[in-house]
Amino acid sequence: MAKTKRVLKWQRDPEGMRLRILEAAKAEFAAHGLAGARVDSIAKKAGANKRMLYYHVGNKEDLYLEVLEGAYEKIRAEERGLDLEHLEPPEAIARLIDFTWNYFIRNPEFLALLNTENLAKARHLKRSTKVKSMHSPFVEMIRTVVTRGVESGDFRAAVDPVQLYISIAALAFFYLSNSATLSVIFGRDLLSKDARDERLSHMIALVLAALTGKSIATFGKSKAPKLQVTAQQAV
Amino acid sequence: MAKTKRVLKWQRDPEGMRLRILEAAKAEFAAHGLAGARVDSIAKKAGANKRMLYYHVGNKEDLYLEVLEGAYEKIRAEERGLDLEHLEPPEAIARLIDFTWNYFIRNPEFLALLNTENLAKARHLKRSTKVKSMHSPFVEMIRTVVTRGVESGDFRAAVDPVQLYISIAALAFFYLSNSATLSVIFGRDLLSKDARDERLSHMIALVLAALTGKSIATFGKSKAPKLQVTAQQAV
DNA sequence: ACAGTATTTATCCAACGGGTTAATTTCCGA
DNA sequence: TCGGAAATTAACCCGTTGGATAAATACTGT
Repeated sequence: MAKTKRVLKWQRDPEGMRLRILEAAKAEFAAHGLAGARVDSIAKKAGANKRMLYYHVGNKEDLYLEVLEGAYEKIRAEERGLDLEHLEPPEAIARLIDFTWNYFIRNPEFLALLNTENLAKARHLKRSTKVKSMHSPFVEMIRTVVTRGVESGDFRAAVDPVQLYISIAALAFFYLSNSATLSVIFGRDLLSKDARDERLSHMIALVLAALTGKSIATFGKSKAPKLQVTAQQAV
Repeated sequence: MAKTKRVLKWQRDPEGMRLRILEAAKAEFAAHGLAGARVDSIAKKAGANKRMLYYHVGNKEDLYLEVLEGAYEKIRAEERGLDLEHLEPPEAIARLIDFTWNYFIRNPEFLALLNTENLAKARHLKRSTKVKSMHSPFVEMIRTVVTRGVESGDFRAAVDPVQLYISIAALAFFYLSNSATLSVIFGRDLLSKDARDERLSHMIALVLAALTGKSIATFGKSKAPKLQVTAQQAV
């Protein structure tokens, strides 16, 4: 019989299985939220049996929390890779905005997971010991950038780094997270390449104009500023 | 028998019932999302029988869509009440920010509903004929304000009103919608009165500084700007 | 009054979905 | 090589949930 009779004999792979489960769970939770996620669906996507989830991770909520923690760990890790210290303050801010924007674009599940967790009033995050200790080193990074900028005269005045951080995240997060409804309302595709470039420019222009006091027009209309942004171009 | 034996004989009240159902549904969907919402729970909250939901509105998704449409209608209605035309451009922008911020604070369910709909990739909104025709009057209002501001010299340069609108919404929306997780991360209550005042000030300062070119510090540190904000105080 | 319709209640049910139990298979060390 | 632990599968359990049916009760026009 030429029948490939299923895969005869499976192989053990606890670590791999665990990873596949978490990956599948991330996609499922991001796509459907906590309540909408289906344990069976996660199992199937992971090429596993439902029982495996419980064996390797725990129940649905444990699984969810682990996914959430992993998501935070990942962005924090990348954040640490950004060294804004040796950049001119305006450039540093532009780079921060650029990073945030592109990270959100590259990791749309992160946005969805955060929304899901906020719908749950951060109930799980509060229980998490891991995440609470991961205070973003960003706040301090930003504080020093702002301080340097004020001292060098690049920035007009000091801003609360937490407010600034939240504002930068907000400008990117809201646009991307709500792009579906906004696209319907405005009747245009906000995720097209052009629209995304325009948005990035706008965000950088807005923040830098506010900080430096230079005209919002100063930060031109150049497309895709990427990493080389200086205070003179951008938005 | 002194026993108040239930309300003997019920009264009909179709409109009232319908409203109570929609109100209860709004709360339920906002609190638990589409998948997490429970039809029975909505019925109980509305002081109704589950059958009534199907009788008066339709199935769960119909109910959800109606709630969503109602939410949009409500904010659009209030938006129309704001007349920015006769204000100085900087004041107009400040007022717009103030309104947006306070509307979101007064209507937290609106934020949750939008997030829920975006999780669903605006699947329902696309089907809605009502909402698609309800363009926000803000965009045109903002366009004229910006134009006036540029002409009067108050603003340094023109900005795309859609980008500006999205940015203003973003600054308020993200902060409030994600306050639960952000509060955990930063270890401080972002919804306290002081924190809220500070945030409003920061938002107005950020946007006006960018538009006017005046220092972000110009827009002081005054608390609770409320409606009287001028370009000289605020944040 | 009273017939017919609109509104509301009281049950029911089939599918779903999270979680569990128990059996089966692979692997590893003695 | 073989016994037991680790990993995986298959099957089942059972409360929940969206939705449906049918009967009861209030209201309306005539």
